[in-house]
Amino acid sequence: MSHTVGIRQVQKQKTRQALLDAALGLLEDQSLSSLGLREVTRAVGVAPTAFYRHFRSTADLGVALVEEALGSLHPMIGTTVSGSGGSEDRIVRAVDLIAGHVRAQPAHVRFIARERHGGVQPVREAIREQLDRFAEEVRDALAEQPESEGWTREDLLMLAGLYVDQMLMTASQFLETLDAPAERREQVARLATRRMRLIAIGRGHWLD
Amino acid sequence: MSHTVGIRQVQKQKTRQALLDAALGLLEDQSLSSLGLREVTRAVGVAPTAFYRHFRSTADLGVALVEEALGSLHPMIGTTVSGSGGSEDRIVRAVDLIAGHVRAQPAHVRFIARERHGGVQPVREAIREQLDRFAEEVRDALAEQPESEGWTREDLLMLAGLYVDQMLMTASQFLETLDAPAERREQVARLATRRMRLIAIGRGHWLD
DNA sequence: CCATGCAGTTAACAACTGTTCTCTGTAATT
DNA sequence: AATTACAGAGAACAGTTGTTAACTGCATGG
Repeated sequence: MSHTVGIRQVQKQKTRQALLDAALGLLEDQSLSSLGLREVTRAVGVAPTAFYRHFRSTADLGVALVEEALGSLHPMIGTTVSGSGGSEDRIVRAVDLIAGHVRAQPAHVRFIARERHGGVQPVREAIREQLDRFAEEVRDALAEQPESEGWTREDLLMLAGLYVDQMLMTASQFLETLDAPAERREQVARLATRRMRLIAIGRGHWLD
Repeated sequence: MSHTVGIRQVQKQKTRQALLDAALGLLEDQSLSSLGLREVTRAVGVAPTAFYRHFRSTADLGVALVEEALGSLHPMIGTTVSGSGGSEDRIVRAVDLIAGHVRAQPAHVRFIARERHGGVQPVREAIREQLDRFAEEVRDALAEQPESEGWTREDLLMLAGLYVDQMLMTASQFLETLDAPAERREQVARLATRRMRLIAIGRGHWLD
């Protein structure tokens, strides 16, 4: 059934990935709307016209980057929210997870934070779609917790959205501490933890 | 003491403001890092070189835009947070205030949301400075409320930061409903109100 | 009233952009 | 073995960019 992955297709995917990687690198100190396709091909060492074999435009490439940055993150959501331990444990674990991901994929995180409200509409929409999916997944995970008894589905989605936004905020703050002393990073972690804790407390008394 | 505002200086300020206005308009569907100075001068109807009489670069213009967009907003902070009425009243009033401001100054709001994590470092820093000032002002206003008794100054700043981020989120969401049916806008308002309410509840039980 | 300062203009520069068309080599198909 | 498909190269295009220099006209201060 599966197509034989010929040498040809492999090489094409390799070039495509090189374009994505180069673009991600160039986007560390500029926005997508100022990224030129020649700039990208030059960084890869390939003719400008080769770009068109893979993407219609840089906006198109941006949408592909959204998929790469967020697509593989969905499995982590459920396991984090539904993890064992009390509320406090889960919060600490979530913050650690975010810190780890920012360390592992800083360019991805920067790209998402930057382009979420950026100047390229299709990319903004792709990000919004993914984040909406995240929120729904968080809601479903929350719904299975005993603390969610009596909650409406709508209120749970509200809470989930709050968590998702909070996670992105935290990730963005970690990003700014990447080449700062470790104590600064610890400070961000503590602050994020307390924010999450306050939200969790609000959740606990929502139905009062 | 005050310098006589000669015809000359008035005209200069007028051109400068025209450049700022034109840039703000152009930034509705692109990011600052892709804004060209010729683009701006063309929109104003002035020679490209005239730009240099007012700004060193488009990044410099961006910093000026931050001042214009956020500088005049500080007085509103205190009066909103310290306003009369109960917690619920203040929340509704805050959301209404945000909705009104987004309607009145959509381009300013879009610019701030976009460039907060944008590709131009000096502009990011200018926005962070202003938002940090906002957070401090909110903290000071919160500190004078009876609900804040027993809170550490640090925790109050944490809460203030949460509120500020929440306001920006809300503003950005209102922005997306600008040319949508009124019911969509009402929905965003309700959602934002409930988010704020949950945070307020968390605040109320923080010291438990 | 005259000399200076300076906002804005004009012209030119090298460098860059996205896009088109034509071509080449080679993997894949028949 | 012959043919086709197609990733990438090369060259050329009209148009754009930021920046420099020398200029012009006029409000300003002496």
